[in-house]
Amino acid sequence: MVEKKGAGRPSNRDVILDAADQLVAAEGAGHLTFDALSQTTGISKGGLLYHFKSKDCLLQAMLKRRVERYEALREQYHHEFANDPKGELKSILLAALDTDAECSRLGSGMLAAAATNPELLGPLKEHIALTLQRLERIAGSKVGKTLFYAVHGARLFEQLNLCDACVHEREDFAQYLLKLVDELTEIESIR
Amino acid sequence: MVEKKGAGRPSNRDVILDAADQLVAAEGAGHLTFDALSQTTGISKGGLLYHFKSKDCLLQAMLKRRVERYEALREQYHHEFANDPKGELKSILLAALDTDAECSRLGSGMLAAAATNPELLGPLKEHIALTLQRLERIAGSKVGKTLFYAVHGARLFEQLNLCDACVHEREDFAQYLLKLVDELTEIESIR
DNA sequence: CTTTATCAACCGTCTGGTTGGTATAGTAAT
DNA sequence: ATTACTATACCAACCAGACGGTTGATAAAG
Repeated sequence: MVEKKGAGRPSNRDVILDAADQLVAAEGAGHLTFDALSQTTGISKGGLLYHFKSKDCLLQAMLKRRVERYEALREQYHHEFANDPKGELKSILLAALDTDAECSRLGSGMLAAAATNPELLGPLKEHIALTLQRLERIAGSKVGKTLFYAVHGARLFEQLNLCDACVHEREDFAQYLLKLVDELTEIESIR
Repeated sequence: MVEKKGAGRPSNRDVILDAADQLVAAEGAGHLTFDALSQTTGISKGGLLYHFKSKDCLLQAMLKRRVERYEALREQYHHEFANDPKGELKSILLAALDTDAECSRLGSGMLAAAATNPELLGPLKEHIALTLQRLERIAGSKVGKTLFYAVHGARLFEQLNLCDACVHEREDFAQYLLKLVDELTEIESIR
């Protein structure tokens, strides 16, 4: 009864989730199995199932962790852009574009869930719906959405390994997006 | 030795491919199996394996068909925009955005391949690399890419069922993109 | 009598999940 | 301090079903 939900020590739980993300990124969502996970982590299948009592639970945990990390990043950026009138939009875009040390494994859970049990994407879908609503409020109805999709399109292409070289262009892309935000919202407000 | 590669009659091959696309869209890439396909098509597993001698072959065929359809659409749009200086860019975007009667199942093969054998994405990756090169040539280096990613981001989100309501907004989105193309390339050329 | 298209039956492997057990560490009463 | 109990964190062995793929047969068409 020590931990209930709070961020505990570097438990094996996180080790497993990391390995799961890596596995999906390296071999595709279809190869995320307890057996494979057992091999790469060194933890037996029984051990894995102690932490996540079913595969759905594992996928949910992957998904949840990513959304939480995204939200943390977004808020961080939001503070950095505190005095920018378009700061909210910018923080949404940059957080989505951002990576966590490695290059863009932000969607492993998403792809794995989509492959094995699309219903698990429900919460993520809600989160996205809220983001889209927010985008409509804070930017021209189309500008925000379009840039949002652009960022996620780039991220997904990179994760699916459909393009390379995105990595070192990432910073450039981010700068370009920030410029675009200013220019486009300007145009839209004139009309 | 009748057919080698040409488009034959409405063979069961296409029926199977349609069913495969549908299955992935409905249940996720992980549920694309010969057994499931056998049930939905009414063709026995042996029958399926006659047309596609392995699962990799099936995935390759799905992928290939989609790329071909995309290319056909793109060329069609290209003719429509013959007198538009930005016609090439516009045709690339609209073709990617377009649907084939149903709503955006353009990426079933892609997702299924990514899930089960990412190496199969090689040809698609090349195709995308070429498109990105072309985009750099015909538009401002960043404008084209950004809008390309935006279109594919929207498409993928819709396919993964991460947003709805995209469908009836599709035409709006297309119109907006065309406007954006003109505006953005204008801005970029001024600078 | 060969080619095309199809099927039912089968096989070995993989997969998610269950079961029953072990080792460790903390708690608390004796 | 010893004993007894409990919770955590694992593991090996097993299971039933699903999976990709093989085989041998069949039936129609040219």
